[in-house]
Amino acid sequence: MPKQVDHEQRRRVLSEAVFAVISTQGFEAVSLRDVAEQAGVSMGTVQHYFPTKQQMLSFALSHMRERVMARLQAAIAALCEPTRRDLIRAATAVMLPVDPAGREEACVNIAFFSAATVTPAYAEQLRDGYGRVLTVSVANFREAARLGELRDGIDPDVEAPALYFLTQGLIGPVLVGLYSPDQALLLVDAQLDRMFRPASP
Amino acid sequence: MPKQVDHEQRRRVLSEAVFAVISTQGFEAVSLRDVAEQAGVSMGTVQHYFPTKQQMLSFALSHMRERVMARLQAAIAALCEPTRRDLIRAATAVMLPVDPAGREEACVNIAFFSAATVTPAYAEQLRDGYGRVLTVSVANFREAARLGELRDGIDPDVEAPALYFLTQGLIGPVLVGLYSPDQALLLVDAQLDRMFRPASP
DNA sequence: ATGTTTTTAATGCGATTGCATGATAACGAC
DNA sequence: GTCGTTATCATGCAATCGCATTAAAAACAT
Repeated sequence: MPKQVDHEQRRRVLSEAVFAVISTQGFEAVSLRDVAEQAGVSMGTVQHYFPTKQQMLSFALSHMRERVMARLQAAIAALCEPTRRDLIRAATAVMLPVDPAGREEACVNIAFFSAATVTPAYAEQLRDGYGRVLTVSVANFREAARLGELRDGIDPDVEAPALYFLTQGLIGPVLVGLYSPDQALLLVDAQLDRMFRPASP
Repeated sequence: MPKQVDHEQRRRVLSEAVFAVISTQGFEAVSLRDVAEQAGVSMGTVQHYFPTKQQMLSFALSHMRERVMARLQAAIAALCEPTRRDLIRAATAVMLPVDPAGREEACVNIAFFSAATVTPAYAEQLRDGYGRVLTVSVANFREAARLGELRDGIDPDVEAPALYFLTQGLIGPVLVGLYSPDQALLLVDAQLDRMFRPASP
């Protein structure tokens, strides 16, 4: 057997190059040559792992979801004895562009959201990914309600989507500098204060 | 004197063609040829009114803001004896992709938001435009508070941005079909119910 | 009607694109 | 070592891009 290479791993590395190009030069500037240069390989190598540009971008989008999920799990793992509120706040902070990694992911995500309006394949991937996150978020809120951590009159099935979409809506303004990351987190915390009972002493 | 044409009017018409191309073929597919064909003119005509593609897109972005504002004013004018809540809800509904016009505007806006992450000129235009809308929204909420239409404990300076960014966050999911326009409006109404006192009989 | 200027159209050009092809280098089974 | 397979690379090609150039058409002052 010939030289053996982990194809999936290679594709992930190339996807990272795609992210770098998108976040620094824009989605429309993504070319096989740029990606190859960014990854430090030849264009032929990119073609070897991705038969078409479309497949490359589609893989990159799915890899992006995995990357965000990994960062989320890492953030959660860093918490010690987290409350439901801590978990929800951590998940929110991960989605906001508060650090370079988050900013890169936000740039890439918004680019694919834009492309999804005319590319059904992207739309399906995004629906699936964000639908999953939303489901988890609702489950988290319901668990918080079951544990009695929510204030009276707070409906998990309403507030979970509300907080989630509020977070999504903050991403764009933070990216273009209309809102600072701190302002965004302040707004999120204000919402959490409204939904959760004060911590018992 | 020679043939006289309203340049601004002409640029607006071409901008509409730009919108059509963006919303049907995507931002990256925008070329001078496509825009010309969509507008039913030759490529030379497009070049005559827009020396460069960059200027064309920049003008289109500023025209988009005017178009949204016009649609907002029309929606408000259609209301008879509107309350503050009616005004705020109308403004929200205009920004959501609930009809073809709204959807086209949302597609174009998200495309420019994506492009703005690597094109400071776009970012500045968007900051300016969305900052203005946000200011008006806050003013509306403050007026509602002054009139005693808000529930106790509702802070206009917190809830106005919250509702605004919630709306922004709903646009993407509605565009890709994760949320239906009706669901989005339901979520908005739930928030308004939370903020505003019930209508007095 | 004529001349002048704006508007519209048509075409060309260098650069870049995605993709196909063929050559080279590297690695594992024998 | 030899061979066969694979990974990597370099190059070529048709198509398309933004932009420049040039010519025809149209509309008003005279």
